[in-house]
Amino acid sequence: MLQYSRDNMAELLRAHDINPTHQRIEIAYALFSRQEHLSADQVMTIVNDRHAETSKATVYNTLNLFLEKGLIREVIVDPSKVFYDPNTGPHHHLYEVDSGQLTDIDADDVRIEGLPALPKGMETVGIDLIVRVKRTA
Amino acid sequence: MLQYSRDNMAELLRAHDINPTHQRIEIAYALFSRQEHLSADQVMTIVNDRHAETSKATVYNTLNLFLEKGLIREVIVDPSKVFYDPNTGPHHHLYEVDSGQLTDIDADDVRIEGLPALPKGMETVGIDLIVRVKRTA
DNA sequence: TCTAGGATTTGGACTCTGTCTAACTCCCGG
DNA sequence: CCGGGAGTTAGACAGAGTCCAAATCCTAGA
Ligand SMILES: [Mn+2]
Ligand SMILES: [Mn+2]
Ligand SMILES: [Zn+2]
Ligand SMILES: [Zn+2]
Repeated sequence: MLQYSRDNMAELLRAHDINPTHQRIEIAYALFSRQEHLSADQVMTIVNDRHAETSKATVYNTLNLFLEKGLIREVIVDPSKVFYDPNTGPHHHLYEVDSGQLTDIDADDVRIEGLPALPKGMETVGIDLIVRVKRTA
Repeated sequence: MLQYSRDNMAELLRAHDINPTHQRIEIAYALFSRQEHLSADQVMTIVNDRHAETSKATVYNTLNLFLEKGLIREVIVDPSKVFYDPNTGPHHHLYEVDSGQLTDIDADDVRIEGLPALPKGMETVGIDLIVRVKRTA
């Protein structure tokens, strides 16, 4: 997908079994066209920037729907809010604690070894690696 | 430290430049005697179990003070609440997403390789590795 | 022992993220 | 041109965490 348009957002949604509505397309477009990690609040602001038309409830409903359907991923690094990530491929995160800036780290280059065997009857849902950094004093 | 008592909590606090008050000792004792990952709310419940004497404000003040002074660590795995960890040594976490159960993974056995160089002027604050698991379907 | 003053604690108001609900709107198939 | 299910909405609500000004505690002098 070379460029993100509202039209291919609709296709993307259908491909994930999501009925593409106006609001859902706008929210998907906000995330995918920027390829950034956004909080619900930021999504809300972006989507309602020109003309308010999407409610808080719909933003949350939609983000949770996207999560369920595997269209996006959530990143939990900040105790005060969740970030939503349009990149669902395996990757890790660099978190700048002061600014809140969140950057992807490609998983191809990173090797994690020596993890203990999982407890019986458990399966891995995901492995999150977060490198927390700050500006040097 | 073979066994945790309120007395050696006072020493521990002093060693971290924290004036040991009754409330601070109780809160430290809750965390260190159990060696568990506790939420602020759980700390509050434990500390006030027999006889209510510590306010919510003090629980949060104290946990944040302990964090600042490096006595404890926070673990961010659940979007709805922070866990406080008396183990400040390098280690990772196994998180059981359904129950909320949080377990330590010794860092000695785990190798993380191939992380990219940090951006200029940045230094690492910490590396968090979280293995999210769930009960097999 | 008494006391002033800084440190600590406190209740409760407040903020913020996120959820819930019941009513409303939209849209499509017949 | 309906009827009805899917989607959206405003606003109430819940829970974690912060803030504040007042009350309390504790200790270093006198
Ligand atoms: Mn629009
Ligand atoms: Mn007590
Ligand atoms: Zn990412
Ligand atoms: Zn731990």
